Amino acid sequence: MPELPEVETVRRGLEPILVGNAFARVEQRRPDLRFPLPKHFAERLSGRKVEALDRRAKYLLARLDDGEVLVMHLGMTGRFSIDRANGEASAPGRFAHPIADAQKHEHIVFHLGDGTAVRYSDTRRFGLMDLVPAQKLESHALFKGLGIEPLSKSFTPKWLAQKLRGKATSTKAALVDQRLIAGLGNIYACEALFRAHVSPLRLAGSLATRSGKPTAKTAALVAAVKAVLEEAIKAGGSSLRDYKRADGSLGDFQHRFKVYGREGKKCLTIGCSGTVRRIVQGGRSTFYCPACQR
DNA sequence: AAGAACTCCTGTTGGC
DNA sequence: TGCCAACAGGAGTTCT
Repeated sequence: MPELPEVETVRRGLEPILVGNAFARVEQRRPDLRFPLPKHFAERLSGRKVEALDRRAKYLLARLDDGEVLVMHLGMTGRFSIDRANGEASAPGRFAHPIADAQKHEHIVFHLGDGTAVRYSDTRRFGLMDLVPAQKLESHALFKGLGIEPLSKSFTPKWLAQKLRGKATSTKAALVDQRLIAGLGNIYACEALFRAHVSPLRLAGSLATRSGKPTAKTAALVAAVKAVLEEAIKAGGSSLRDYKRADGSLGDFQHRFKVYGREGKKCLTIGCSGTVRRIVQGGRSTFYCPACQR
């Protein structure tokens, strides 16, 4: 579910709770998520203090005081909620979930020294957690092939054109390929393509000239990717298929989708009379306007 | 070797 | 109402 903006929002929500605090006790309610949890997971975490909470692509990285890194990925349905010592529950990063779901699919609970409980629930269990020594993080199977951070200075039209040169796949498939760009997912890829007026079906290689230089479309696409991610982070991410909470703790960006989920509706590009279409690429829905995205 | 299909898992939704 | 197929924000593994 969560793409880069949602993971970043969760990170910002958890950071003040976790950093500087220690795990007093960790409850592990099943042996695995998507993969088996590491050996002695709960024991290895207990007593460890969190020194920093970082994000790489869609991964959260809790740096521990023994040199290990608690690596966490939310998959499609992974969520954290915070139980304050006073009993008040809330979701960090404004991602809430129904209570019943939280109970049934709550797989791991981190009890902090100050009495706060950080609960991880994950209905479909596509998420993962692992413990990796900090110095081995880069070479870890999950990280060694990861692509560029799209919000970094290094993600430029020139960089993208070089990478896409000669690629026979679709531009949409290239955008969601984590080995190229790390953190973009289905929704924001659709939204970025729409903003840049680039067709998701366009041959990725056509975004570079024969000599590997960026085209105007490449530049527009890079700018659109950065803009949509930045705006979504500012809005606290997007909340889909979530129950509304009384405290209003949900992301807002879902209300600003221009194409995602708008099949059959009028294209929102000024001056365009097209209609948004849904097609399937790589087994996932792509929404776009055939009239103004070329 | 690149690219696409399949797979994991559970829940919701829409059509008949 | 029930049943069943399609779909859901991801990505590693297995095919061609």
